[in-house]
Amino acid sequence: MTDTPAPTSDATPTRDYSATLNLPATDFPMRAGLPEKEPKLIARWDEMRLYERLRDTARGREKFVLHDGPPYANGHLHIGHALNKILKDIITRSRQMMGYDSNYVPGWDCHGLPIEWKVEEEYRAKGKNKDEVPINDFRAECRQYAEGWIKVQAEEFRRLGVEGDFANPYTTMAFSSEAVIATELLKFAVSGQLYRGSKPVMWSVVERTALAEAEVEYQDYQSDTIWVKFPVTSGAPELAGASVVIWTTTPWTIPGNRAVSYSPKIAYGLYEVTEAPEGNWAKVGERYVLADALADAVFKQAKVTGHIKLAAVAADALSSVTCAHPLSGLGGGYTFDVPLLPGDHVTDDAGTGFVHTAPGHGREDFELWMEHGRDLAARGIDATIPFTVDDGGYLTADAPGFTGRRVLTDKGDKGDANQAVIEALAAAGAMVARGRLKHTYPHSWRSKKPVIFRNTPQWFVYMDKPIGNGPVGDTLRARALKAIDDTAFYPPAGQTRLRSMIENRPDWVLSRQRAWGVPIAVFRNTETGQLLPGPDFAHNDAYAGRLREAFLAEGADAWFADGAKERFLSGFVDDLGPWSQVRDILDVWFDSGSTHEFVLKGRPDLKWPADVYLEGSDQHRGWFHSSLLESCGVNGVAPYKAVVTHGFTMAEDGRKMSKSLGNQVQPQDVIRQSGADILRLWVASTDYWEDQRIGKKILDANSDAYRKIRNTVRWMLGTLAHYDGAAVAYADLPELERLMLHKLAVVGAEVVEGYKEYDFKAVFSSILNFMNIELSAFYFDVRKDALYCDPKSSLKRRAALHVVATLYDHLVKWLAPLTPFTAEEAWLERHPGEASSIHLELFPDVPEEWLDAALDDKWEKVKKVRRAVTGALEIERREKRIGSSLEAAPVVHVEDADLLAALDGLDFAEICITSQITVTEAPAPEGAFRLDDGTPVAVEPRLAEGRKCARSWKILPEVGSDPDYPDVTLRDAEALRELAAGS
RNA sequence: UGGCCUGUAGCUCAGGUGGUUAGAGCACACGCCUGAUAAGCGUGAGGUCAGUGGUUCGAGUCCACUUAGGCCAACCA
Repeated sequence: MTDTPAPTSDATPTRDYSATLNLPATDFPMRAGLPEKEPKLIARWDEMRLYERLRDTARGREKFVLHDGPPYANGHLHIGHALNKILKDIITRSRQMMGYDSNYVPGWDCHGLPIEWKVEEEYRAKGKNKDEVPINDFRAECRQYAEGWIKVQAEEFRRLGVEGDFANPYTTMAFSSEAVIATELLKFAVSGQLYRGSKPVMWSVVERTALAEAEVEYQDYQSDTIWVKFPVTSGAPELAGASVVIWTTTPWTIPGNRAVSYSPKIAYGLYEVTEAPEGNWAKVGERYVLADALADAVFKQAKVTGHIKLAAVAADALSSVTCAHPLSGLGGGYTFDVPLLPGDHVTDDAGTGFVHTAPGHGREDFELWMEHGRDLAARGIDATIPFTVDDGGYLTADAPGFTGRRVLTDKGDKGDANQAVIEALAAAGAMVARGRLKHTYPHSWRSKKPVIFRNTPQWFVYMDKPIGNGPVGDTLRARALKAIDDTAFYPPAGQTRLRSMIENRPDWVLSRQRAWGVPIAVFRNTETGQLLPGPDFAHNDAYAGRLREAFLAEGADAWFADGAKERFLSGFVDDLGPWSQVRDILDVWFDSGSTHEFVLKGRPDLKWPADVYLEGSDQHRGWFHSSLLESCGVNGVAPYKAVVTHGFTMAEDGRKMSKSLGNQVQPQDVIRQSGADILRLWVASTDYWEDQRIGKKILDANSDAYRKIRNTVRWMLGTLAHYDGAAVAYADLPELERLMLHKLAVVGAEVVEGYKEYDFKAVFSSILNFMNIELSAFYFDVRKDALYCDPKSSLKRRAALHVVATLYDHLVKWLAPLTPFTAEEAWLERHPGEASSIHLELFPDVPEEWLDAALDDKWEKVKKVRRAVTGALEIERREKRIGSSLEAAPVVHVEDADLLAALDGLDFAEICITSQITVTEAPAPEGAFRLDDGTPVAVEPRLAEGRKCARSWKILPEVGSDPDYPDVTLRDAEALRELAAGS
């Protein structure tokens, strides 16, 4: 170590040689200004008809089809849409660049309730009533509404950089789509998979319409409550003569009672009334089965003054019990057996511990009843659910003894049904007690009047009925499960999730009592129940053809136009009289579940099945599910080969975004402030298979990453301003250049693998790390000297330029699917031209010869020694002995033969960016710098000797020895000579 | 309440079949450079791998439970 002052201190005044250097020069700005630049690039792509060019370029290539799951045409994009569409765009762009013809056709889901609501809302604002508007006028307004939002959303998707056939998207409401959807449904009818069943739905008597859960609001309401005896008729002998007691707030549902539910988790007891007032409903000597926790309350309500518990009743004993209906004495209408069924929904918080179960009047009741369908059949019990209440809230003939009584009036007030039922129960001696209860009860959003649960006819598809004449066990469920096994899932858990849903799901309910949708275009014979079309109908094809023609010309409105019955049925049946036209529409899930038919099969530029579907994980229940069932029902297999799912986007703290918390991130805001490429980088950086987070901090971090990428690209562009495009043969490249090509090849493999496996964060981190660690912090830093200062003729310089051009070309192409705007901007810097676009390029080949693991190993050793040198220089810097590393000329004692060999033949000073360096195997002096990780290298941090070169800033003894250029190194003098000769 | 999933440094992510002091990039702190300059380079400090209990010679990695969170279970898409 020397203490002599730095020899630069007395150097001659430095001449400014910067004009003689090959410094980076580019118009590619450091600051992107993406919010302004991106729309211009979109306009450019429009102008050059990039989409058409992409298709032309790829014509004849193998197709790779990502089928777009249609968003609902309602409202502006939110962050979830942005994530979804950007992921899809990354996939189609990367596949296109891998050499496929990867066409993307965006689509929209148009039918359904939310749009009906909006249109209805507009009606209400104008004081119009939906029911007074002709249905096809109403449908036309819904169509118009959807069209408006499709335009808005298409622009918003394009602003994200999404490339696709936005001029010809698909919609579920296109006439051609409606024709396919309707005829697809007919296929289910023809193969016998469609049947008419029933299900309870929320029903508003006032509006005479079914309501969705979201159309219902809960308000306080005073209900009549009753406690009713169900006499035990068989089962546990110890309960002979006793009654099971139920409690209900809807006495009018008693005629619909078919079972009593109990819970195996509740303690029950057998009780006897020992003391009661004269004329009381509950009489001395009567025995009741009740939940222990509720017995006292029940007896109190029943005005019983004395009771005893005779025995505990085990839940096991209840399972085989059958009761009589409390009205079994009434005109013979209720003589069926009422079974006890175990139900998890039963609690002992309120009531009696037994729940009156009317499968036509409650969701849980219905589900419990359907669940036990087979057991009931085995017990000889008819599982048919009665239609006890009609549209107007009147009890029907299915409620013998009460026909014509009314649950609710047209104004939503209580009718006479409850009173009639209570009187009948009292007359039958079945009442234990009655009361009133104020509780929350569902009301219609529109009329603010109470609603009821009412059994209604619905259309179902069998999950477990053998299909057609196929093999035994060929059911929709079996087909779907097989199809799931044959599908690849990213992430794999999606397979489990979808499988368990298909395994457990009930029959598919297709019908909705709504206006805006595709009809279930079938007829039903009201006398025989026969369906048309159907397995036994001779004119299935002709009927489907007639329907298709009509829908293609007029859309599904044709079904709702006057005279539809004659139009579609005449000539196919002898007597039109008994045939009733089904007016229900299809669940919109059937619409979107059919997109593969009218998009993938319907367009020659696509193919069926799709290579991949990509949606949020909620679509296991939605689009993945309905598409699978629809296709399995019709085609027998899934419409997709692979399913990719993404999680949901959370706020920065990992919790759900919500308006009230004010933690929402809107894609429009991100685009306005930072640009779509920043949002896209966020998508690329995240583990989207799981839920992701987004927020200011995270977006800032992505902006930083973007800047790093941009600056690295910018430096390459600036450097390449001095490149004449001449290639240097691989064999002539210096080791450092070959090392970079090796590293690039490794990154390339990771990038392509990442794109193939839909693992974009791997692509992102691979590129970013390479740029940071290998390029910016190492290769570029080392090579600046040669690139800036070497003579034009220098092989090292020419080789470096060639390799920088190669790095640039590969990296920018690999980035193109992630950041299409910036990649295009960078591309055009070097490849200008009206027809030029990076998106028309393919991912570049990576020559086999670039891979050189031995070289990589060797340079790992070089870098190890380099770390020791930079470590030593850091100490010098701290001690203020040097500033720039060029002020140093360390002596490096390498105490390991392998490490020493690795340095052989290399200009190690250049690699360490020092002016001079001495590598020696001589023993190191005491106090030499060592890394504390045990690297067998010691460094003496000496100062460089000589004068500072005014051009390259290196400090070398040779400076001053050239007579023409006395203030520079010999290398720089040579460069200046060449320059002078050239100019 | 049930089905599926997740919790590794401030942030985003790596951590095949369990095996040395748990890694990277960014951010942060400090320093250098001033010919990538609203840039570039270096060094450093950050983690009881959500918690508890088990299996094991040994667990971030396997099991159970707990806890926090997400999706689904709607005539919602």
